[in-house]
Amino acid sequence: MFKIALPDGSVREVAPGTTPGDVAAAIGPGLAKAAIAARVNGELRDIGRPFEGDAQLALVTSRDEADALDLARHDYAHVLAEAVQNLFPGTQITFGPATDDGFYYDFAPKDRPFTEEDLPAIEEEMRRVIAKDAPLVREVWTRDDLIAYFKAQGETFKGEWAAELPEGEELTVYRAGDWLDMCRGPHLASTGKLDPQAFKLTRVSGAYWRGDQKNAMLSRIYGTGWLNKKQLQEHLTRLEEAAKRDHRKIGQEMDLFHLQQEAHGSVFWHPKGWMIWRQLEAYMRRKLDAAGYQEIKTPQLMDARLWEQSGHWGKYRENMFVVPDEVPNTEEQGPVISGDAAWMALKPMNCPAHVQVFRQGITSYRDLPMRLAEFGCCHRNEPHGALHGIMRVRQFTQDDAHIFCRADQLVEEVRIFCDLLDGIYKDLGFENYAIKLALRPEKRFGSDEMWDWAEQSLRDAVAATGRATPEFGWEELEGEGAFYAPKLEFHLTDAIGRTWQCGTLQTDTVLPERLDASYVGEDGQRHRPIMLHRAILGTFERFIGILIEHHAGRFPLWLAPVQAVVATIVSDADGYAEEVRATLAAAGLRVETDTRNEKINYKVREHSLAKVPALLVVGKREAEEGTVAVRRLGQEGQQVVKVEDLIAMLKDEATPPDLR
RNA sequence: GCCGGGUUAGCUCAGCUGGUAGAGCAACCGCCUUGUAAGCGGUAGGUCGUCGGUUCGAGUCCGACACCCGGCACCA
Repeated sequence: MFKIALPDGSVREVAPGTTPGDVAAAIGPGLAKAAIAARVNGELRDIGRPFEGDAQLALVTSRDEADALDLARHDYAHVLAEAVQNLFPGTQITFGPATDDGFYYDFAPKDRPFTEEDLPAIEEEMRRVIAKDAPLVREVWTRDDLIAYFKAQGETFKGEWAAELPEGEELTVYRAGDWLDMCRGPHLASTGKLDPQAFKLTRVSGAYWRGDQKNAMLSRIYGTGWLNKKQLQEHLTRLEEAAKRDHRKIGQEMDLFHLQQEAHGSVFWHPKGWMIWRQLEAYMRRKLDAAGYQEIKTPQLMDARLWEQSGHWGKYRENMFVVPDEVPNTEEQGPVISGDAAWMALKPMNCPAHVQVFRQGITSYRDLPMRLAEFGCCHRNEPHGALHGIMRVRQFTQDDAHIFCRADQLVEEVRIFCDLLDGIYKDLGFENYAIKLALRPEKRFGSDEMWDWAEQSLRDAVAATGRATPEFGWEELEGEGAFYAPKLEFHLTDAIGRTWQCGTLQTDTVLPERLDASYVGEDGQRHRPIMLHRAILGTFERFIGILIEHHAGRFPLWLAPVQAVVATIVSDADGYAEEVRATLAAAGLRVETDTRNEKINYKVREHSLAKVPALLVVGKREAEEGTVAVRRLGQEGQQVVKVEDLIAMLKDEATPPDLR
């Protein structure tokens, strides 16, 4: 007999062969019906998998939402795979996990990849599979049997995978009627436990076998899956809301910027978008000045020899724009470049240039830490498929800085940086962010000892700020560091819960060495400084994109490109509208007038859609009384106030947070 | 870069199986002088992404290329 301990503290004795489902049934019919899986000694398991000894048992019901969703999504993935093989015989199955909002399955198609047009038919077939309500039965197979089975089925991908699993490992398959897949499980008791109305196939895409570019391209089908129809619909609504925030859509609607074919991957900023940039840059400049940074500006184009020395030529050249350092002959067919041309490159990073500034003259230990900042414009030749609106571009401007310091100053510099970043994120409306440590990548410079030291120093420095905690999402990411240094990553959370990596801080001893940066120490000897690469926004392009999506275009007043529009009701008020505009402009507000021959309804609608924070309506009455009728974006009513009171009302909000 | 889908007026989109383009909004002109989310009428606007091919004839079919979108890989 096994002793099964329940969460209420009671213990039941059961015979070998008993399952969690049997225990649920013994407790009561209600629980038996509700239980969909079990946690046995903490491990999520099938409801029908017999106990193997004494155990702690907690039955899982749909009220345990995280577990229930995970199980359902994993089941949907299996149902998807079965449906696809029913409809498209010869399609090979590979791998299909649950995701944050659903599931996907990667297939090796027989003759053509799937397209979105295939999805409705596959959804229908999935509903048929669910309706069959086949029990999902767990079976333990030997590795050799599995390999033989997949070989017989023509499933070469699954076969390859099984063959690579350690010999002797206990492998499980899940069988649903005639169909089976190698899978760790666990699963729901049968396909019929899924709600046929709670999933939707959303898109198709390519995906490399095992995530490696060198491998075959598989055809992936994505779906979203939930416990019931209501949840599905809520999710679809959330997706629609997120789509409305898309910075590309809002950027066009608000006339902030555009992109075009002839400069793909580079942004054309319009007056309104550039105003946001200017406000953000001015704010950052004040923060950096106050934090002891010195701003510099360094060249865009530098000789290849410098990039060779820095190591970028070797490790980063595929991402660099390279130009010949000569005036090419221009023939009809185009420029001709001589064979022995020297090469220059547009900078993909600012660090080598900053080292050049550091190297000028002799630097004393008394000058450290030296914090050199630049709103540095960089170019990177990104893979074309990676470009995305203004979030991922080929020309961008970083809020970059390099701190040259001694090893004993490192912890303090990290602390100062974390505090600076913390304040800036909060000023910009981001209350929550996570910190991660990206560890050494395979492609790197420097000795293992150097990496050991650099990684540990960042670990210790963050711990010293008290932020290496679960509240800050602290974790270490293997292999994700830069080629010259490990990096701290700061991921902020936006208004709809998405996270974005923006800030970074890297501890680098490689570049000072390669570019021969040194300072004179107290001992009169030359020493290598440590170089901290750091950014807070990351890039202006991407950060403004994030701001647009975070605020859904409704910028806080201090960032809004147009802070108020004075809209007239009758043309008799045109002169007064201009007076109001001039008064507000003199008070430092960004205001436009709208004296077009249109009804006030029309103007209200148009400026509301344009997300103007304050609409100031003036008619005959206001002109006579020296007032405006203020309508704030997102609010229904309006408030009639004197112009000077309006200035007082808006002044604080219109002031950047660091100047309030 | 890879897989799939796109590219038609300033914007959003229609155009079936080939017979040389259409709507709404915006723009412009006029009427209306207007009170808080679209007042009414009229006018103009496109070598249908680029190049090539098939055809008597291509927005429509085929090919190449460019860019965009969704993913993959890469990444700030």
